[in-house]
Amino acid sequence: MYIQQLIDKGFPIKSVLKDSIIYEPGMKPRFVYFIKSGEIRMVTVSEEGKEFIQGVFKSGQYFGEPALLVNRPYLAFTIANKNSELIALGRDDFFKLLKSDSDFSMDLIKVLSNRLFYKSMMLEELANEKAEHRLETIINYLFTDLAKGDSLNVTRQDLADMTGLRVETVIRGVKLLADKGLILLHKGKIIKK
Amino acid sequence: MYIQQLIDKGFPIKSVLKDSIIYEPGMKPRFVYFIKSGEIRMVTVSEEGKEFIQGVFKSGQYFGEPALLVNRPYLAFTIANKNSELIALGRDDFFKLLKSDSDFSMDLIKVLSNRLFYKSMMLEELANEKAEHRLETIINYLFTDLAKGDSLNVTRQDLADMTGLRVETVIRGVKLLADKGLILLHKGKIIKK
DNA sequence: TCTTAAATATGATACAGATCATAATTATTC
DNA sequence: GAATAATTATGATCTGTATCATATTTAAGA
Repeated sequence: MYIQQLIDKGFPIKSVLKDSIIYEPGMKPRFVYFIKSGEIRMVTVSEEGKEFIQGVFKSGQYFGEPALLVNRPYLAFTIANKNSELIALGRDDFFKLLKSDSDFSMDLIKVLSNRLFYKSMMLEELANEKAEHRLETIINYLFTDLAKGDSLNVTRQDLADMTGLRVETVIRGVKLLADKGLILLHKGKIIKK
Repeated sequence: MYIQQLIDKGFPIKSVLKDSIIYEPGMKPRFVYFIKSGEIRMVTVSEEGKEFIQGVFKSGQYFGEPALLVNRPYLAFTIANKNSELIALGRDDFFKLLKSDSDFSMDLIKVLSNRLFYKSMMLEELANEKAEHRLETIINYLFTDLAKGDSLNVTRQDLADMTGLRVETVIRGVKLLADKGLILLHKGKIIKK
């Protein structure tokens, strides 16, 4: 955890309210954001207003580095899913941290690798697989770290926004997966088998 | 360029023939591959045998690190597009390089960030945008670094495999873009305007 | 230059999933 | 616990692109 170090060094904690936008596509990147508490979603929005969830970041994680590192305008929105506390680290401080702390740069490399893994997996799904397969893949991915009997706390709409499908298609697809015994449903909640 | 350093240090150069497979999905990652010459494509293949191009790597570039770094089996094939020369750097040597050479680790961070950018862009396209829009985006992306009048040397099939479309759809879509004056066509070649 | 292969082109049909409309269930708030 | 909002559910229709079939053009090899 690098957040505590940053707090100790006196970086200010910024509170953001649920649903507020931290940055938008087209903006020039100036900060990397560390999450002290709360949850942030990163989404791109099509011209017709449809959201695609590029990632969700939780307490202890950070976001916004790639744009800063390659010095290109953001392509996504980042929006607070809940009231959250962030520490915004400016470009120079971020590069300083990267250079001075090789553990941090190793951590960043692994974080970026993990995100690449997720995106490669989803690209294959969106490019080649149909609704049911996509849903099975994303649900299994979300199941990692959950125990049997645990339920996912994501809505059908969330799954739609992660898979490029529409809610109705997700609802029907999830039902098919349940019929096939791959998942359990209880009051609409998706439960790990 | 880190390849020369590796050659100087005595790492062996491995020749691979066009169309040969360097690694496959499911294999445990053991090396990072530096390309001395040639070209490698990274593809995932659907159950029905349809390829999706995750990336193309050229001379001077390297591939295979994310799987090694997060220690998960590969999800893609890497296949030589041409006869190529590679240097395979084992896990320990790779981590040693990362730790000892902060320029290299900075380079890796930027490389990973660039790949994330590309994948985020394509995810948005595949999730939300239809054929023509996808084609416009990928073609413009491939146009970067090209001058006006230059032509893309990718086939319609390549574009299909990068966008999750089928050849016929790409052919029709490219024609539409040409009709709208966004690109030029000469003997089927796509030319930057 | 002729031959063969690869890539591009074009039309017809099929189908998965989007879209639209509306209802039923579950969760939240007062 | 009733009222309201959010989420899940279900049917009917529409549509973009896949699929299939076949032809034409361009490139590569002999």
